[in-house]
Amino acid sequence: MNYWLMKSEPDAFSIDDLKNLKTSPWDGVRNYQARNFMKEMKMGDTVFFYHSSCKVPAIVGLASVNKEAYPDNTSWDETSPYFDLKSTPDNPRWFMVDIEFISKLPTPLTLKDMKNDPVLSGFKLLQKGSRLSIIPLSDEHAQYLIAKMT
DNA sequence: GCCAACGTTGGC
DNA sequence: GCCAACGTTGGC
Repeated sequence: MNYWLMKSEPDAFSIDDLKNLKTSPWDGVRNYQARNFMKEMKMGDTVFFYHSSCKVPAIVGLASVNKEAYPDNTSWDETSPYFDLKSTPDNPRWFMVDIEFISKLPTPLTLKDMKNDPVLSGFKLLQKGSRLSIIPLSDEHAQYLIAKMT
């Protein structure tokens, strides 16, 4: 079982949106590193849902992977903002997973707090200039964060 | 809104 | 295959 952090801008898709939908495809990833991480995801992996580009960047909830990587059909939809000419149903370039809502944190774990926590040193999210939208967590970091949530 | 960091593109 | 130019991300 692996642990992942996935970033979303709350204006586009928030933890409340996921809560309402119960489960949702994670489409629109157009970065090779992030795509490759999604291909590594397994059923039941835990996802830390992170709000980025907002007032208080923070981990705001938990989700789990409930469908493993499959082609992202928005990539060949000409009307989609995620359209990519080089991706086709026969030769898909981009993939997505489905995730399922687990919980919304009563108190988000803010980026600021995490940056000040020595236990989390080495966590890629906290490195300066880290822009990757999907980031793996070590077991140690993941379990530490989960413990902090309760 | 600024800008540093990073990824991608394309000319050579 | 190098690298400059450009676009995007995301914290501040």
